[in-house]
Order: sequence, then structure tokens, then C-alpha cells
Amino acid sequence: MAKGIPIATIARLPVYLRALRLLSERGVNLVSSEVLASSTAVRPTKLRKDLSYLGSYGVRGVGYDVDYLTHQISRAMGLTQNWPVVLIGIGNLGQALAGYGGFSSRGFQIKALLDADHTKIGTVVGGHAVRHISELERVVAENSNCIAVLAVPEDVAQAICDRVVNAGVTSILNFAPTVLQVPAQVQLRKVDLSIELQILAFYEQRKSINTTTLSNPA
Amino acid sequence: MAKGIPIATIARLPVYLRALRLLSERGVNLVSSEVLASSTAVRPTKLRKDLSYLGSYGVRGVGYDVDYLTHQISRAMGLTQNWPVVLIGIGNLGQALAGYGGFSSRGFQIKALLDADHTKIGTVVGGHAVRHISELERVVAENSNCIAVLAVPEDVAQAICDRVVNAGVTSILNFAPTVLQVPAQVQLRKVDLSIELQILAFYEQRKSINTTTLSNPA
DNA sequence: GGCTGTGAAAAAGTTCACAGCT
DNA sequence: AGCTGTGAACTTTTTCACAGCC
Repeated sequence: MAKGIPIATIARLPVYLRALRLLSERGVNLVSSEVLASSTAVRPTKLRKDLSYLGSYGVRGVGYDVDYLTHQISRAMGLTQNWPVVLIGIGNLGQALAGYGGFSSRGFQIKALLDADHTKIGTVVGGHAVRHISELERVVAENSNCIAVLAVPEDVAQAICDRVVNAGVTSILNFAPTVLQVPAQVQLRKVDLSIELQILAFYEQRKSINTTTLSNPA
Repeated sequence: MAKGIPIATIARLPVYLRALRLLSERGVNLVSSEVLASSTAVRPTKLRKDLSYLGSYGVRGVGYDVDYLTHQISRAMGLTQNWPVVLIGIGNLGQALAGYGGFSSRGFQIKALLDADHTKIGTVVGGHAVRHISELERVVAENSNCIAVLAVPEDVAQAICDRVVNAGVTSILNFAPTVLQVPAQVQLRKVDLSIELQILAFYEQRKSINTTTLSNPA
């Protein structure tokens, strides 16, 4: 338990959390690695290995207590505290994010919506008033350790990112289709719509190739 | 070149493509692995290794021709053809996706927008008229090898997914916060907004821990 | 001299096989 | 008997070191 949780495991824990919540809502309070794995598209052994990095929270011969395991994963992920989120860019995507229920229910609290468009300032989106981007530095100062979510146009993304970093933010989730440059101490993750499509295209293409050539039985 | 391109490499090629396009727009037509790597947040050796799976498209002592490399990566990814895309669910997120320029410019063509909400049918979003979900099967039949993008509510995601699969789609990009069950031959990728946030929270939490305890020098 | 291409080594991640507990 | 937990084997991915070509 002591050492470090592998990066690959970290990326899967939220998926387990989601499946556990669903089970809990259905009144299930005990689950085997086999059942939990099948609802998260991983193999049971991988699931058990992942969970073993957190500790021994299952019961041999029985399974895992759904709520207890949920709590343990949440704790390991740092989700027992509430993380302030500042959402920048209130276009269609920003509005979708502002209204996304998955944030508040998972330890994230939107603290401010910021946009540069004066016609949007003061309008209410997802229960929050939109404020002007000029307030960025103040908002970040008021919310220590906040996470910045960037849903801004590609051409201003790096500039906004720089401001966010200078204001002291060390965790950024970027939706703009750009590779942002940040200092090493800043954690940056990106969600890229077209990249995922391109990866699908590759596999779709490969399917056609496989049906017309002899190669690649896998 | 012949064998298979590693999965990890496939996931990075679209990032290289994006950086190459940017360079091309700026009039740069020759680039070293060092420069290209720095604008994609990978190390030069990894970039060269990735490219080496496609073939030997660089020139030693010189670098890579931007347009030529762009073409070769596009070809390897199957992006020289146009992929039809059917977008299902025209809420805020669906509208953001429908208006996202990154699709058309990268070999993807939206063929239909579908939604269940009758008040939306006929409205035009991103240049496409919204059609009723009942047309799903017809639309899929008319667009062979199309990619389905699901931006539907969580509670109907699996049902829509099943319909899409039954209609013959073998590539799905899911934005709903659910783990979908699909047959093995169907490629499924997901984009999950809250999972990315949770991963950030983990690293943000770890930062605070590291400054207050002795553990984990890495 | 400079930069690519690539085997070989190292590291990370996954799967296996079974010990260990209830 | 049943299901977890985990060292060990295996596979994939990354990094290194340097040969090869312009």
C-alpha cells in the first residue's frame, strides 16, 4: 500500500468509482471483483491488482463492501475534500460543462464562470452568474488550489493558460484543441474531441484492411 | 514498417498532426524531432521512435518535411479518406460538437444530427438540420462505416448504443458518463469530463501531501 | 556537425497462478 | 468452497546509446 499508485491505476479508479455508485444506488452493498470488473470493462485480476495498491479492502471468499470501497477509493483519489473549479470560456462547451451534474456530485464545486464576451456577463448558466475574464486573478486568489477548466477558443488558449498559471493555478483541464505549454510543476490534462475520433478512424480503417488482406490476425 | 503500430503510438499521432498543421500554417516546412517534440510535450526520442513505426520519412542531419510528414501520418491513421459521423444527442454538448471546426478539417464529415426532443427537430445546428432519432437506422444504413458520436443523457446511453450497434456501426465515441457494453468487434472510446477532473484532483492532492510529509521523492 | 533511425536495456503495466483468509 | 491479494512471468512502452546518412 505504502509506495506509489501506478499512473495507469489512477486513471481507472474514477471508472470503478462510477460503477460503485451505480451499484450503491441500486441497493447492492457487496460486490465481487468479477462483477465490478464486468461493469467497467477490465478483467477481474486487473481490478484486484489496482485495488491492492490502495490496501486490502476486500474480504476473501466474500467480495468488496460497496460503500466502504467507494470511500477508500475516494480518499485515495483526494475526492473526500471539495475542489474548487474555475471554468473559463462559456460557449456551447462551457455551458455544457457548467450544467454537467457530474462535477458537484463528485467533489468538485464550480466557483466561477468567466468569459470575455460582455454580452454574456451577468447571465446565469447552470446556476452561476458569468463574470468577466478580468476577474480571473481575483477569483484564483480567492480559491486556493483551484482547478482551472479551459473551454476557450484555440487562438486564445495559450494566453489564458499563461494568465491562469501566473495567477497560481497548478492544475488545468484543457478542452481547447491545442497543446499548451506549462511549467513542469503544473498538472495539465487535455480532452480532445477530434483526437479520439482520429483514433477511432485508425481502427475502423484497419478493419477494412484486415478483411481484404491476409495480415494481422489479432 | 510492416508489422503493427503500437497502440500508445496511435494515440499520439493525432497530436503530432495538430502540431504539424500549426507549423505548416506558419510557413515552416522543415522541422527537427526536437522542435516538433517540444510543441507536443513528448521527448524527441519518443517522437522519432513513434515515426519510425510508419517508415523512414525524415532526412538525417536535416529533419522532417512538414507537409510530407503530415501526409504520411494522415495516411497511416486513415485520415486521407472522409469519415461520415452521426452525432446523436443535441444538447449543449452535442451543439458544441456540431459546431466544432476540428471535425471537418480533419477528415470527418457530420452526416446527421439526431435527437429525441421534438422541439429540436428541424432546427439547424452547425449547418445541419436536426433529425429525429427514429431515423437512426436509416441514417446508419445510408452511411457505411460511419462513426457514431453519443452525446446523450446517461440514462438512455446504453439503449441508444445498442440501437447504434444493431444498425451496424462498429466505431463509437461516447461522451455520456457511463461505461457502455458493446460486442468485441465494436471499437468504443469514451471522453469523460469528470474522470479527467478526478485525475487532476489526485495529483493536486499529492502535491500538498508531498510538501507536508517525507515520502515519495518522485 | 547535425539529426534521424533503431537495436538493446530499462521501466511500466498486465496477466497468471496460486497462496491465504473467511 | 469461494473470492481476494500478490509474487512472478510476461508483454508493452519508454528510454538510452550510438550507428548511419546528409
